[in-house]
Amino acid sequence: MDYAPILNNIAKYVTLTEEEEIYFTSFLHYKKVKRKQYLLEAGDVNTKISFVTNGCLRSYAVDKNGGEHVLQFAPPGWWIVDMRSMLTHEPARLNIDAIEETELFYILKADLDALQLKYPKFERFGRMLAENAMATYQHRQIDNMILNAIERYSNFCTLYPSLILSLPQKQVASYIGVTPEFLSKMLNTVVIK
Amino acid sequence: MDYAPILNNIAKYVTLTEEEEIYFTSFLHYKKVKRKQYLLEAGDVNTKISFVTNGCLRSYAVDKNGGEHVLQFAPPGWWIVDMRSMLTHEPARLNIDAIEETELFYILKADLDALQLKYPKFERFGRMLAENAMATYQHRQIDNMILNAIERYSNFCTLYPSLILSLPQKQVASYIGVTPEFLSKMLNTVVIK
DNA sequence: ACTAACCCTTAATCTATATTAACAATTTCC
DNA sequence: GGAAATTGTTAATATAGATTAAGGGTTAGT
Repeated sequence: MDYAPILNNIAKYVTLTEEEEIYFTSFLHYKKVKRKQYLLEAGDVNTKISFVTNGCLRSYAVDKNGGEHVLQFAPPGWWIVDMRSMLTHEPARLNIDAIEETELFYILKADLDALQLKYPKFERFGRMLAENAMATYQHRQIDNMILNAIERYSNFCTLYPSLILSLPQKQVASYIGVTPEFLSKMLNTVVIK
Repeated sequence: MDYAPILNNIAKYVTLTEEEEIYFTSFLHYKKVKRKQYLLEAGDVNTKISFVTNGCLRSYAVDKNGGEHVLQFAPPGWWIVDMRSMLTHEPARLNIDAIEETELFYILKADLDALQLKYPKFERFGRMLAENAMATYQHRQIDNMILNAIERYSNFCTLYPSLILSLPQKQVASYIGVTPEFLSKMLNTVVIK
């Protein structure tokens, strides 16, 4: 099994000893999910955190009319989780599924807890990962408060340059918070044809 | 100086030894800010994280027309920071000011770094604090994606029960993302008069 | 290679919320 | 205690983006 992608991700934050690497990888589960297959369904408890090595996942919530609203895409190198559900064991509000065939590693919350108690370096890693995620969500919220749809689209292109080409436009629309019809209109009006 | 409020907050997550408590409190700075006085101005680098013991702070961003949009209120027991600015030393996008006369403790990021290297228990505390904040922002984002203005107002009342009474309505409107005029209309239409 | 499912576009109509303006009520602070 | 600033209300008008509907194009799985 090739653990390099996930170990490289961790190496951005902390430097593991060989012992720590071995212990950590012993907790990793490898999984392959097919297009449209669920990794988490709203209502279930989120018991693991996943790291994508290939393909792409998405997390989304469903409104009372059944409309899907994408919270996050996870292309290779991204982590994905319903954090509140994992922390409190409440039912998840998020669904996580695969946009295309996807490979990932996951680690169970219970194993992660053990890992962090044994090696404080994983507390440090977890702190940094959560701090970065918090900073990202803070600024996403600011963007949503002060930017219009065109500006949010432009932000999206900067954040996920690889996805803009491969993703159906309706998924992008869902992420930036407009209907597919409105995004289509925007893209065919703003640019000089 | 009465450190009880901030020590009680930390005790929710980790149990400090007397040595750790003394070391930690030696890094704390006490500050009193008057109504409308800034703790952080957008454009400056956020170098500290603050914990409110009395009064109330708010963080907000300003749009291109000069409109203010509240990201967070911090009544007693809450932490407040522009996390990205603190992590990367980029200029802050958030302003933080006092809604009323407010007392707080702050700790400099540089001191916090030293503290966490010396005592892993503060890594653990920092991880849990950041994970909770991330969970909160994830669910705030979900709320904003799937709820309408009335439902967001109702959420606000649950989240900040003490503030609904003391805060000017226009601040509430700014937090939930509507104009003061619209909130006024909502409140005088929805309820049977 | 075929078929069903999915995706994109256009256009007409609709709606939640914004904007502007004017005035009354309340709060702050000198 | 009173002037100045801030806050809340109402109503008319405006707008960003939603909804609905329909046709044509593209993709995926058999």
